[in-house]
Parts: sequence; C-alpha cells; structure tokens
Amino acid sequence: MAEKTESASAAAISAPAPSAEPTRLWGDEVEDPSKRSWGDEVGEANASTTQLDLNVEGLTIDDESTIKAVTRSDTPYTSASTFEDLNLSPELLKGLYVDMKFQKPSKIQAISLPMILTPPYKNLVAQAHNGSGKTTCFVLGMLSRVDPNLKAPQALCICPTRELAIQNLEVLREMGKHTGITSECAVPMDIPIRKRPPVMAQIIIGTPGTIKKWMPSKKLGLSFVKILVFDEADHMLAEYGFKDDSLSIMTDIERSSAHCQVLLFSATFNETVRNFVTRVVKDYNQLFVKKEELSLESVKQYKVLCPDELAKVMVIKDRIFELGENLGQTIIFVRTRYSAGILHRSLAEFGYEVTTIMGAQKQEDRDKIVKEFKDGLTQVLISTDLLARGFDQQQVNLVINYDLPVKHDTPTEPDYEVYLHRIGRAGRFGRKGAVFNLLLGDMDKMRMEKIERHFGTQVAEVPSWNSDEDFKGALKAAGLL
DNA sequence: AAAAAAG
Repeated sequence: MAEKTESASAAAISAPAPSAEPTRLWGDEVEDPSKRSWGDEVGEANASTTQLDLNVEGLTIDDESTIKAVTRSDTPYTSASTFEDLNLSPELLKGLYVDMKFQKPSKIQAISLPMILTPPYKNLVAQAHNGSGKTTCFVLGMLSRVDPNLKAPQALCICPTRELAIQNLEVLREMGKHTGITSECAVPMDIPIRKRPPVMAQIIIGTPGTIKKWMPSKKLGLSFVKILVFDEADHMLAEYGFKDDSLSIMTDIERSSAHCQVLLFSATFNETVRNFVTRVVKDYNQLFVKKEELSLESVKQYKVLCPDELAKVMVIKDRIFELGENLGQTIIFVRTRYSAGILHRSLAEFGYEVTTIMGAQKQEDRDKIVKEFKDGLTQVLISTDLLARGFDQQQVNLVINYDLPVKHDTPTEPDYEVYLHRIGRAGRFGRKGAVFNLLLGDMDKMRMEKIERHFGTQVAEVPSWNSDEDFKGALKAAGLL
C-alpha cells in the first residue's frame, strides 16, 4: 500500500494576489495519484500525528510547508489542480472565475475540496494558515452539495461573530451568484421569531444562539440538511458559551436528517481542542499544520518595549499614524472594551481619526464601522478580539497589539491561538505585513518570549520606541516601505 | 477590569 511520496511543491499555501504572478500550487505537482504515498508517515515523531486512530492512514502532502492529510484508507482522493477537476456546475465556475477572479485552487482548496465533494462525503477537520482560503473551501462545498431544485435548508454554517457570519454570507452570495441558490443570515435581529416566516433558504449562515433559537420554534427545518460547517471550529466547539450551543445544534441535526457531513475549519486547533473535537466528530478526514509552521512568512513580527502607558499611545500617534498613513489600513487590537475606549479617546484628543469596534456597541453601529473600514473610508480601526478571527480585509498590512492576548484563567500566560489569529489579519493571501507588539514591563516580555518559543519564531525588537528611523527600518524590512 | 453569542 505504502508508496513513497513525490515531493510536492513547496510553494506558499496562499494563493497569489490576482495581479501577482501565479505561484505553483500543491495541486500542480500531483498529476498521478498513484505516485502518492499512503500510510507510512503515521506514527513518526510528529506531534500532529500522534492522536490518530489506528485504522487511519496518513499521507504527507508536502515536504516543506506541510499540510498533513490523514484520510481513511478506503477513500482515495486526487488533489484538484484546477477548479474544473471538481465537477462544479458551470454556474459555479462562472462565479469563481468571473466574479471572484480566482485562477486556481490554493493549496488547502486543492486538498480539501475533493475530500468534501467526493462521496461518501466524509466529515473533515481542516486546519490551514490564516488567509489561505479556508472560506472558499466550505462555501464552495456548501454551494456544490446543495440541490438547487430542493427549496429547503440543506446547508448550515455556524460562526463565532455576527461580523464573520455576514462576511461569509457575502462571499457565498458573490460566488454563488449564478447558481440561483438561496441563502440567509441567521444573526440577532429585531423581529420576534413568531413574526418571521419559516426559513426557505437553502443555505443558512449564522451565529449559534440565533440558529439554536430558530430550531425548536420550527422556523428552521432540519430534515434536508446534509452539510454542517463550523467556521473557527476550535473556538466554536471548545469555548465556554459556544460549546453547548454548537454541540446541541450538531446533535439536533444528526437526529433529524439522514446523513449530514460535518466540516470543521480553523487556523488553530490546539492539542486539547483537537482531542476533544475529533471525539465529537466521527469518521473524519483531517488536515493539519504544525504550530511551528503556522506563522506567516510574509508577515514580520516586532516587539516594542514601552516604558509606560503613554509611550504606547505615542507610538500609535507618532509612528503608526504618521508612517502607516500610506501603507494601507491598520487594526489595533486591545484586550478589553475599557482600554478600547481609553485609547480611542486619547487618540481623538490628539485630533486623529479613528474608529472602534466592540461587542458593547449596537449592532447597526458595528455594521457601519465594519462597512466604513471595508470601503476604505477609515484607515485605523481599534478592535477588541471581536475581529481577531476571520476578518478579511486585504488592505490591512499593519496589526498593532496594544496589549498581548492572555489566557483568562492564567493571565500570566499568553493566549497563543488569539495571538496567531490577530496577526493573521495582516498578510491576507500572501501579502506583506507587519505586526508591532507594544510591551509594557517584565510580564509582557515574558509573555512575548513564550509566544516566540511556542511558535518557534523570532520576533525582532524595535530598538527604541520613540525613534522614527527604527520604525522606518522595521517597515522596510517587512517590505512595506 | 475578558471577549464573543444570547437570554
């Protein structure tokens, strides 16, 4: 059974920007599926593979940037080097090429889409780098598996925030523009459930609370649901407050529909979460990446030692605003709503234009802030971790960690997953970016060291917090100046 | 003085 893999391309996972030279993608290299090796990699000294069931065989997909695929031995998959390889409808292909302006599947798309679209439609746990095109994987999966002639909910996608649900729905509608497939957003809204008509849409994307609310009131029929997606799945299935809702949605669907394929996508699945998640989902294929290889090469990370709180504000005011002005957009992440407000007011006092988003605001205000930022009307956005995950704005190439993310129960520890998601807001689809971590005191220094150790990355120090030249140098090194 | 969803 086991044959040796031909080394696949080491090209970056990210698809090229539309204008960029097309890079060679993983799919290019595997013309002949019989050349691929099955099975002989499981059990090697790789933390990623130690948790596998014994009857699962492994396939080393790539020798360098390493998405590792583990599939059931009885279901062979051939990676897709083009979207035509996937038997998509002409309407869907038109959406991909004409409206989305896609050229070829990115690496994660090339590997995961055949797994999603090939009978018997196995479940999938898929990890891939930030900005590598995960959304397309599950959006295309849903659009392709839905029967356009059956006017009933057939696909469900659950997201952690209302912003992400809306963003995913926008992608789906653009991509599926010519298919006639209907879709609806299930996020909190003003109309009481009793007054709204039953859901007819074929694809529903929303947040767990709202979806869960619709189900028992019989507004959302589940009998025909055949594909269930969790975006940011590690968060949805592990985090207190999300976990119960997510699991109950999953069991409700399993109860009421014959065969439902479950897809879990995220850039992060720490070991605890992965152990749990793979117990919840049965008979799954999986794709994953070693944590040491999750940081994006194209995004340069820096640390800036600040003597006090005021210095942090000054860095943002004098360096980020002044230098970042022509570099694209910036997101400043803060740990609490409170510090979001403080920072916003200090910057506003200095006369700088900045907007802020956090969960405490009214939904319509949140929508407006996001829209203005996506339309490029605002340059700098302060955000809580509301936007840490999934938010896709290609013009963002500067991310500032005003404070480092910390674990709630052990604040001396950094939150590695949130850190990775935050910095992934820059460098979408292989673009260049820079991250500045503003550190205050020994505790921050220690947290930063832990992050470096965890991901095996070097975070360069900006020598002086108040030196214009130092920041210019950093931005030059990041390829932004 | 955690954030997100939601009640």
